Amino acid sequence: MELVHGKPCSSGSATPSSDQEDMDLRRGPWTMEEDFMLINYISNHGEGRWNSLARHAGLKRTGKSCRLRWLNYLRPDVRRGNITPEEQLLILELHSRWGNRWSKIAQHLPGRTDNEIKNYWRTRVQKHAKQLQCDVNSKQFKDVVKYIWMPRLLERIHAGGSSHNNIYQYSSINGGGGGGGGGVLNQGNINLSLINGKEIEDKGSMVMEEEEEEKEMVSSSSSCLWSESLLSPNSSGCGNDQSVLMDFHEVEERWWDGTGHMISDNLWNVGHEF
DNA sequence: AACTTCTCCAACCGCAGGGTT
DNA sequence: TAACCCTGCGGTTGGAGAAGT
Repeated sequence: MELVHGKPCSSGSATPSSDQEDMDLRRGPWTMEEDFMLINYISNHGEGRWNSLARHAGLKRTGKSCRLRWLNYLRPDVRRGNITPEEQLLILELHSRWGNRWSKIAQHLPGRTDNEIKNYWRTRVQKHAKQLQCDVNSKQFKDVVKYIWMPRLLERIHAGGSSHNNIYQYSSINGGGGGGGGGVLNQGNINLSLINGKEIEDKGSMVMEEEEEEKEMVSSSSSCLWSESLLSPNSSGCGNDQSVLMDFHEVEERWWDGTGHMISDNLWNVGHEF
């Protein structure tokens, strides 16, 4: 594969020598040697100004490229593997608050990069929207996310779907139910908080669960889709920026019971603080 | 087996904003 | 204070592998 390119357009480029440097810059996939050089340099000197870092490390890459490679791939704390239900829930929730603020969302998912979250959104979430034949930014789709997808994720988490890893802890913050230790979703307001990052194992079963969930979501959402009576006119759900409480109580009463799709006996009020 | 289509994700691009000279 | 440089962000692209025909 040809990796060395000239810059396609170097508007207002300066000297012939810098043009020559531009011509020598590598683009495209990183090689193991380049990765090693970058890791080695950063482990010895730390991160710094990326352009000079790229030069001093002997990499024929832009500082931008080095930064991206380090942050998205080489950093030791980068988590790889499938997005867990907990992480999906957080992404959906945070996206409903902040929109495409990927880096801001990523700050709340330790080890996950903005790029990864952005890719997740584009591949998974937009796929759902496509299957439902609606725009990902439409109110209809947002309602499906809020009233179907997120409760389903909570249900899965509640059912023990998070046993693949222990990155989240659940605890009552409103005196409801308690349950003592972590890992229990119960009645009342539930605090969903990150406690650490841990490598994901058992990828196979996660994929199967995700596929099942996707099928389930699409079928259930299309079977009871767009019924205005199910959606509260003031169901904005998401509150202020400090603390978001999604009240699924009303939804459960008016939707799940009313359509024979009851998913739980619990009244789920879910919030998380950061 | 060969070809096409789809999906995923790493990497690129342009732009905005902040810092430095 | 204008010009330049660097960083970070969000949008987009293109290649590799998987899935379908």
